[in-house]
Amino acid sequence: MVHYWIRSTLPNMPKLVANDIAIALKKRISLGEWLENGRMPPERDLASEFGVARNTVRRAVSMLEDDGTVVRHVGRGTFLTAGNPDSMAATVARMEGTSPADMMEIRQLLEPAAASFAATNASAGELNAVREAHKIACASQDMPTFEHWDAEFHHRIFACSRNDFLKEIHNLMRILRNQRPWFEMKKRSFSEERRAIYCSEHQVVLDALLARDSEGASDAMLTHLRTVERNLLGR
Amino acid sequence: MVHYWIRSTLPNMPKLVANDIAIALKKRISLGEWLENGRMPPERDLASEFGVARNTVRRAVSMLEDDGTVVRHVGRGTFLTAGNPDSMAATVARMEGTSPADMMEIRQLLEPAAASFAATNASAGELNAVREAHKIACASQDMPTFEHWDAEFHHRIFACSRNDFLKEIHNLMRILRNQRPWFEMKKRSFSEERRAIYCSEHQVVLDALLARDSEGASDAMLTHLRTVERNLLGR
DNA sequence: CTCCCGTGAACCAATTTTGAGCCAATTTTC
DNA sequence: GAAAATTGGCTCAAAATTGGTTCACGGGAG
Repeated sequence: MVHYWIRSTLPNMPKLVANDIAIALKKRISLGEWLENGRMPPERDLASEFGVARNTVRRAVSMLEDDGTVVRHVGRGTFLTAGNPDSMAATVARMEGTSPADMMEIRQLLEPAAASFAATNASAGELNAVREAHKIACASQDMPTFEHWDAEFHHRIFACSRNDFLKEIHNLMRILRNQRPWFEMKKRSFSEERRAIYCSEHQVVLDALLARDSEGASDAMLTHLRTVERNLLGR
Repeated sequence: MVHYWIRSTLPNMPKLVANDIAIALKKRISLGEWLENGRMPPERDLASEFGVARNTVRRAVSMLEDDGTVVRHVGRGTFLTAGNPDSMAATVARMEGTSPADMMEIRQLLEPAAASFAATNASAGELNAVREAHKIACASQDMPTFEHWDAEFHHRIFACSRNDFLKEIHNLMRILRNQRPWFEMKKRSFSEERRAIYCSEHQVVLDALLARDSEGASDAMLTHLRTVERNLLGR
């Protein structure tokens, strides 16, 4: 009890759980710490530095190991894999720094194509799911709910594309867009008026999909994304 | 409803009830609070922060749970559903199962665009690097060396595109293509004759880049990728 | 009066954290 | 080369954290 009270009132020494430590470590790695020899401090040192038990640090480091950020050797230590720029982990880490402008460019490349695929490949049930997401997004009142169903609308179109890789790329983009800087940006650019515009543009996309008009779907999606880009980047 | 309105506007009684707390929490979530690790404070903390009983907070959080804003785990805590911090790794893991057909489809979407960007954006030095890779690939005798410089040729074109995200997506594709099943497939489809064809097709792409002909570069790249697809998938 | 809601408290169950100890692989020291 | 120190791998029980549940009480609304 007392312990807990201290925790929540002393901002300097917030107790970190394994997950938080993993995040902190990732951050420090991406900031270039321990890059000179690629070796992290021993677990026992990290434990005392973070003020937690070694077991807790072990769990945190295990998370880094799981996503390939790090490899461990008994008796030698824990080493960054990020030194190898071709590694999956390093690639993903670099992706987290994607600028909104770059991403919007790629979205304008991929999403019209996805919509086009969807128009020809989607099953009736899949299209229904798209329509459902559209309906909820239009009906939603607060910004987080709208955001969620807006994203879902786009995602379900990708799900219709019958290309799993494309679907996963979109997943990646969605995750990136849910992170800090993007979130701020979306929040700033949101307005009731814009929500209404997005809804009507989604409607055009949906109509084209239902009409199996692949070119129309592609065009409508591109139009929509240009609107989004204008709103987001203020161009 | 009248009930709550009166209570929350009487100056002497600024107490919040469950509904109001739910709204307040939603607002704070939408403002990006707790986004870094996706975890909300314990109910006991929120209770003392809002100055209400835990039961009341529980009811408020239950409302968030009902609209899917949040999920709860005994012993772990309450988590936002919006920010999926660890699903990045899962997404990449799923990508490892990408089929050659799916990937070729996406390559035909992205690479012509990259070539087009490169034709307009590349610096002379970058184009030189592309030419260098092309030269080494053409001169190489064994299949692994050719594979490497072939991949490097494509990668350097992406590097010219001035879109870091696009570059990283290609990196991802390259890593995937270097894994087991792909390697077998490439080995099977390789032949001296095909190597020569690839070289001449690369030459056309390179010429278009050097001529700053973005449409020509895009077309040449698409032609090349169709050849690759035919060879790889036997269509 | 009855019903609903908030309060405060206690207890339960799932999970995490702790702290300690020992082992095995590797490096460092002598 | 042998001994000592370092470091990750592993186990275990106790304590702490946290959501889940119930109960008794009180006040205001219908």
